[in-house]
Amino acid sequence: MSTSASRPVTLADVARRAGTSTAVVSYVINDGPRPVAAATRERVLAAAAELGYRPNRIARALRSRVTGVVGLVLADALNPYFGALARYVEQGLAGHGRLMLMGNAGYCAERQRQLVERFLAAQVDGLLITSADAGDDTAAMARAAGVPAVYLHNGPASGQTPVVAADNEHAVEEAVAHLRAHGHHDVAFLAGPHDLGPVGRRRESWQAAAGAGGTLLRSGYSRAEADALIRRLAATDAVPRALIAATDEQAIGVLSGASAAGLPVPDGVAVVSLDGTPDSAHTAPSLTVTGQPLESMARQAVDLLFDPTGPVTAPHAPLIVRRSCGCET
Amino acid sequence: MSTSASRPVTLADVARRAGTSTAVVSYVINDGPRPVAAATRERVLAAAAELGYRPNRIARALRSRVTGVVGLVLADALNPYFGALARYVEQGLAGHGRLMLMGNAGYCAERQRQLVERFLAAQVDGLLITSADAGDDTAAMARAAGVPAVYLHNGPASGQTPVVAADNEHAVEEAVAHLRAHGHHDVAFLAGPHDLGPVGRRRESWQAAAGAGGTLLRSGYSRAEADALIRRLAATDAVPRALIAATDEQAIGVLSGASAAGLPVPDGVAVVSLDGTPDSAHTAPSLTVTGQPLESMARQAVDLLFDPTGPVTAPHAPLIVRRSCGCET
DNA sequence: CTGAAAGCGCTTACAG
DNA sequence: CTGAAAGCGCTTACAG
Repeated sequence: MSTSASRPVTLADVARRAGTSTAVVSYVINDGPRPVAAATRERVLAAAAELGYRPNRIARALRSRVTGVVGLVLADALNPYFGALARYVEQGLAGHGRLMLMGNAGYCAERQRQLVERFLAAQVDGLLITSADAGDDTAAMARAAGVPAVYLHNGPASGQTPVVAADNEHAVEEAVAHLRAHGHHDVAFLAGPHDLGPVGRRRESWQAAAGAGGTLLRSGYSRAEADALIRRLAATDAVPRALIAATDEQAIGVLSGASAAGLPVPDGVAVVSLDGTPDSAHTAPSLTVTGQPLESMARQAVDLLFDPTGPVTAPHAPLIVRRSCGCET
Repeated sequence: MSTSASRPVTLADVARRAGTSTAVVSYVINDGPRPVAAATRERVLAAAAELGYRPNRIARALRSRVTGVVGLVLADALNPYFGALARYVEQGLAGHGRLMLMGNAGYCAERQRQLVERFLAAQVDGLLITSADAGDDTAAMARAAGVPAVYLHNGPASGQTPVVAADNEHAVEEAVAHLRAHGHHDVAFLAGPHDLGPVGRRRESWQAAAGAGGTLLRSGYSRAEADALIRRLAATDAVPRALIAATDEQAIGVLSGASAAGLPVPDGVAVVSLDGTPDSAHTAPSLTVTGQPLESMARQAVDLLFDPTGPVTAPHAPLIVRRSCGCET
């Protein structure tokens, strides 16, 4: 039975009702750090329940300097890749009893700095940064404030902040080899507009694996832009026979562009995508992908935040064979 | 130039350096509530900049009882519909200078209660609840604590908490009429496993608009489950000629199931979906949808949180004609 | 095992 | 216009 909502119940109210001190109530609520006699504990617990006491985490945070909150700076939750990552991060944090503050930076470095600044002002215990292309080392602000930070999906390789990302190099090699096994000597690559971030590194791996024979294509990261590119190429019969898309969004744009142009997938153009978001399985035709191990990545990043001495190993992105490559399944 | 990271810079440090009191520094930093002489203001600003002062929002929150943080309880960010909603909510909150605490409840009422409990302990200034099917009135806990709450996308219609959702009734009528204009007298409906939440209300509207002629189908909300249903129906030639899917996820599953079964869309089966997530445009073939006005919904919910006297009007979900219905575009 | 009290970093009446 | 001081709700040495 809780009291009227006029004034929130405080620890002092509980102490008064239980006929003890606030120290003892705190020890009972937090199960430490000092022992409490069983009888006293019972009285405190009963009083807390009767009053409907809910600990004020803000007060606790001010005193103990631990908020129990971690900030996630995300590129854009509109993109299911990042949406999924956010979900797994939240799940990982919940496993450690932490709450997640989340903000979208778009693809804007200034907005990213501003978010980090606000999260630090909110006294987050840690910071996870999942940026897209943003160049500069935003995590440095966290380090300066003594707040642990980890980059997820992408980050400056040179810095002192760990970067958790999938083993994309190996994934690209597997994708090229798989399309070659389908008889395609020349394997094209659909990259982003620039060579920044993970997509740039994927492009480099493709260059090494595909050699001189492959065509490099570029489009924006949206489905619409990849769609438009394929339609444009189809008009002059210039769509390559085999293509690796750097991201699922682009791959899905390729599928819709090819469909609109009357070009069948995989017979007219075989497609493999490098993201492998959970639902890429249900495109038409279903996409062959190298599945980004988002859950492992999120878990590793979260663990690293709480134990910076832990190992940083790029999780494997396995080839998931479906229909867009030419396999019958 | 900031000091060494050993101890964070406090307002008292700034006051000491500027040769004034903490009260004055507070007035300068917050631009009120009392006036400060221009010369003093300059000294304070200079001192703050030199020391790299960052206000501790936890301390401010404890004293002023305003955290500047709003909690978003989401069903599941893995679903792009909710991911997009979360992005627009965050954007709306940022416009009001608020930070967003986000948690996923899955489709579990117990996890939803737990999240609300934790957000209230974190002293959020408001709560936005975007649940899926969860029956009970979780927002009641917020009301009891004197914290404003708004349901988004779905919520108990009977309660005292406002529910912001699109005008789904009208959207369904438009979808039925559009398929009829394509010559389909009988329009089937693919609902969820139960008649809970918005999908249930959409089903009722369909019932009213389609009359006795339409077939009611059911599947889980995942792409995979809708995909499997269509394959199963196709095996006995039982796929309806025209179908409205309650959600994009299910519609995409229908497309992939039909593709796998060799059933062409729209000629074998015409499809209209009722979600209209931003990227439903790039399926193959592109989906005709009634576009959920996610951005308006998010904005209205956020505005309602800060001004509970504001109007609650269901935003219109316009029919967006693409190819899956049979239109040539 | 328990209590009285200081202090986390702010905001804000209260005096001047 | 400015300063000295109380107090937000906790946690945690310090005594007993």
